[in-house]
Amino acid sequence: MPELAEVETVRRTLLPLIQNKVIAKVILWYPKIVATDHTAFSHQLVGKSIVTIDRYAKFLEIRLSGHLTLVSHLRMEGKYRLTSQATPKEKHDHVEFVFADGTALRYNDVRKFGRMQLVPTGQERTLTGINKLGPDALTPAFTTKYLVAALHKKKKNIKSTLLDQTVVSGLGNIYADEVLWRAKIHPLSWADSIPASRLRILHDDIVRLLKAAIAAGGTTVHSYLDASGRTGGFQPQLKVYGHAEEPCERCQRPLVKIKVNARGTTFCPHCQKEYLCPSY
DNA sequence: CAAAATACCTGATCGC
DNA sequence: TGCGATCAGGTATTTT
Repeated sequence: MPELAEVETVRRTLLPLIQNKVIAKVILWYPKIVATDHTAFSHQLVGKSIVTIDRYAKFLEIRLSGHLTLVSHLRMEGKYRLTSQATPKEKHDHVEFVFADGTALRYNDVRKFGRMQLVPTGQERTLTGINKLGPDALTPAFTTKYLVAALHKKKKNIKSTLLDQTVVSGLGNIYADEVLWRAKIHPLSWADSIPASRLRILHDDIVRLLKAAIAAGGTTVHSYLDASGRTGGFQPQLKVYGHAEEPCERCQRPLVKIKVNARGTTFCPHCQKEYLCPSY
């Protein structure tokens, strides 16, 4: 599932494939992917060119001429790829942007969870979802001081808190488990009970982990592919996700998989410390 | 208001 | 072989 590192990899691989191309036509095979009025969406895009692509958290911001931005979230399995207009539609292709040169950008999404919409550039932060995001984990605003203050306000476990995009944005289920293992924090620890000294380590591990994952081109667990069709290269560096019941790399005791707020969570009960609520 | 639960989706997997 | 049930999970929405 695309998290910050995968979305960043998509951004980097997609940009050279579509930069400066001019949109001639938009086809919506499954219109629900577009969150706003479908007719206006298609009409506004015709004649616009791709200027660049930015990213905030897990959102792609495709900058277009005419001060427009296509905000796109891949959710679970969204993918972009460049084809020719004549290439037959594949089973889960839902949106097509046909370019003036005869190539086409296809949006494919098995589960149809992804969403995109068009907004005037500069108004992205007014959209539902983006408007309440906490700082992107790889921006300067995400400091240790911020993390300590933010977690102090949360009355829930650390695993759920790291997945809460209003606290810090960019982490998903894979990297949340990975970073808690690296920082030696039990996923059921109370967010407001973890000492600041440990949160400094957690903060540094989040930044290091995401940078390492980007350097490796992201992680492919189920079906993630970047815009050039490549799988990620970070899988060998995963320590817990997908390794339930295998020995922990640090202590050799078996990793355990549990459910935390309906999310699969794998961790080492021996070397990840559980910080409990002080009132107990 | 914060936190928890549910809905949205389809494919893979499992038990019978 | 086939079929129903279960699981996977990011976020919007609903409920508590």
